[in-house]
Amino acid sequence: MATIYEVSKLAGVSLATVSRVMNDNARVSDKTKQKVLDAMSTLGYRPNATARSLASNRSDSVGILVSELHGPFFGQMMAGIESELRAAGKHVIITTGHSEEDKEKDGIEFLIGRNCDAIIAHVEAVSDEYLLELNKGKVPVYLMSRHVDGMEDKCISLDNEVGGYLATKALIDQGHKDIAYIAGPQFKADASNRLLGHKRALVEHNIAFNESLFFIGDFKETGGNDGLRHFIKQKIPFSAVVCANDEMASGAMKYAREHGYHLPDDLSIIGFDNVIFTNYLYPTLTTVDNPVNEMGHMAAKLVLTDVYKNKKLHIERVFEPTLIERNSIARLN
Amino acid sequence: MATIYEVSKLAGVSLATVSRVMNDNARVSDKTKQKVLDAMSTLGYRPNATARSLASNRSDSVGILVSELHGPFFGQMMAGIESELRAAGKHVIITTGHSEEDKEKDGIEFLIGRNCDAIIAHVEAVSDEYLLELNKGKVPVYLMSRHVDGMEDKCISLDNEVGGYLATKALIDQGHKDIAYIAGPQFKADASNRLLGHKRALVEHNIAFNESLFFIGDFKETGGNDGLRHFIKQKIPFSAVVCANDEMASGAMKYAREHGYHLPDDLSIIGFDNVIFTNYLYPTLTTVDNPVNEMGHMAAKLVLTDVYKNKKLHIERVFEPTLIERNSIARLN
DNA sequence: TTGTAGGCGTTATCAT
DNA sequence: ATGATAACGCCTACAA
Repeated sequence: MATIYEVSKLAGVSLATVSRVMNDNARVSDKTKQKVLDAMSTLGYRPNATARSLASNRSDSVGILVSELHGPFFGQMMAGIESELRAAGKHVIITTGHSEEDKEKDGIEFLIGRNCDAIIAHVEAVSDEYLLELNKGKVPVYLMSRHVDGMEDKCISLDNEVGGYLATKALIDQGHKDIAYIAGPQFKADASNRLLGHKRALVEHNIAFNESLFFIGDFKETGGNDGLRHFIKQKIPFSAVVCANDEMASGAMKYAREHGYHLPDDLSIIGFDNVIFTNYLYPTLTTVDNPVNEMGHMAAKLVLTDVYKNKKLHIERVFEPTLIERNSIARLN
Repeated sequence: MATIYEVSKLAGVSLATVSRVMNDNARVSDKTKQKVLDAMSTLGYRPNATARSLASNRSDSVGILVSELHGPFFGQMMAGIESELRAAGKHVIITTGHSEEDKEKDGIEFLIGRNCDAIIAHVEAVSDEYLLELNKGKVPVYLMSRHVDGMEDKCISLDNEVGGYLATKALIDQGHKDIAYIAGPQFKADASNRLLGHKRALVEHNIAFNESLFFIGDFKETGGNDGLRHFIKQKIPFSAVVCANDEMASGAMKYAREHGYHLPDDLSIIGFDNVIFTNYLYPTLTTVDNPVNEMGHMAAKLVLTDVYKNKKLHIERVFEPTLIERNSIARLN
């Protein structure tokens, strides 16, 4: 690997001059500039990002921390962030937290150690205090899908409460009253806020919350299975179930069909997130849109303006979920 | 951020000694070691990965290049690689190539510049020659889902030809003879090999390949739509269609159902990849398993033994696809 | 076992 | 406009 030193020798200039042309931040005469560029290309010179980063304390790359690398949710999120950043010439370094406190911290420290100019994190296990402390450090940390008081200017979030409300309301509007609810892990703010919205919709329509028709799942397909099995065992009638995310909804649909339910006539189901496969399900799943991809773009725009001082882009920090009506809800009369 | 220098001062030892305890590669007396560790923790010292990497020319992290960050295929692949590597204390730096030659090269150079100890790449647009040239460089490059002559020891691949054969054979075994085929972009080796397998199955069973029942799609849902629309327009009877991947299969299923076909009775469909959502489809999709997750694990094991000299792990370089029978194929008689 | 000192490839501050 | 020359934070012979 050719170094800046060899380039300077070949071009007959100093190290400093070579550095100047690669960064074109200082005036260099066209003639010497050309000499340097020529030398670079004949040597096939590639700047060493590590050395650069060490010397300049920048890296032109932002760290991303997600819970998992697979799954439609994080896929869309990462893709949104990456495409926005890449268009601006920045790179992305991705790592995972697996929703475990230790691993999330480890991941963040890895990214800091990697000299990222900023970090965009989707963390679920770590405490608000930790994040506030982190926020005092020198590398700015932005939060996806999470709102933390005291760093609201660094949070991009979805109004999950409204989302939960919309989901349940969609069912109520179709005449449903006996509504089961499969929640997500309650330590996750997303999950607990969605539940809050659900309860508000119930209250507003004078429907009592029934503990027997409440189940906490794991945000995965199995959670939907387990939840529905549980409800059926209760032998209490219910005509609809809202699932706190689409994975669980699909699990519930599958379980229902395997147990003789005709969908949506025998059972209405609504999901949350509007993940890609909701379109593939049969019947197609009515759900609440969670614009993760857009939110990813927005997070990227935020670091672009805050950290990289790009000319002001339009920033929007909290997103409103919307109802996506498809075919998994039946009208009750 | 505390540096190694401050730690050495506080502990009353030299820089070298501090370095030794962090790497524990040289003998240090227990007493001084403890002093250093204490100093580290009271200072909250975190080694600077960039400086480390520059000095040692290692980084304890491997670069991953995938075409896209979203989508079940790459999600599984990244997850497989990451979990295996992480268990071994290595980190992962992910970037994308978007199936475009320039971006793939850019991504690889980024990873090299980042001083990755190795690179695991899923590249589609770049030429074999480029890869062979790259392979002479100092950072080892491993290829996912691609076989390149001359660097077979660095390739983890699936026998796509066999997979294509299995898919078509599954249909033939159920009595189908008029079989349409929706292929993937033929510049992708995966796609062209699957087609080869399809043709072999046809030949073996004395079925002529019919150009009118052949369509090249984009490996996305739209490809399935477009393909099926095309076939129907031909007004040639066909009882089954094999799709070169699951996304296209789902598109085809959807289009078929929207146009009055009852699945699988009116039309049998088989996919490829056994991506997660095939389970969610209705009817559930019969497909060919592409063990990307396992292959990711294997690629990671490969770099673990080759690059990090872990004790020999069992390595398997080419994977055999298997048929996953579900409910999207009807028996014809 | 421990310390000294040069080096990794760039950037950036002074001079000139 | 260009050139010396310290940093940047750590590793690693080589010495002691």
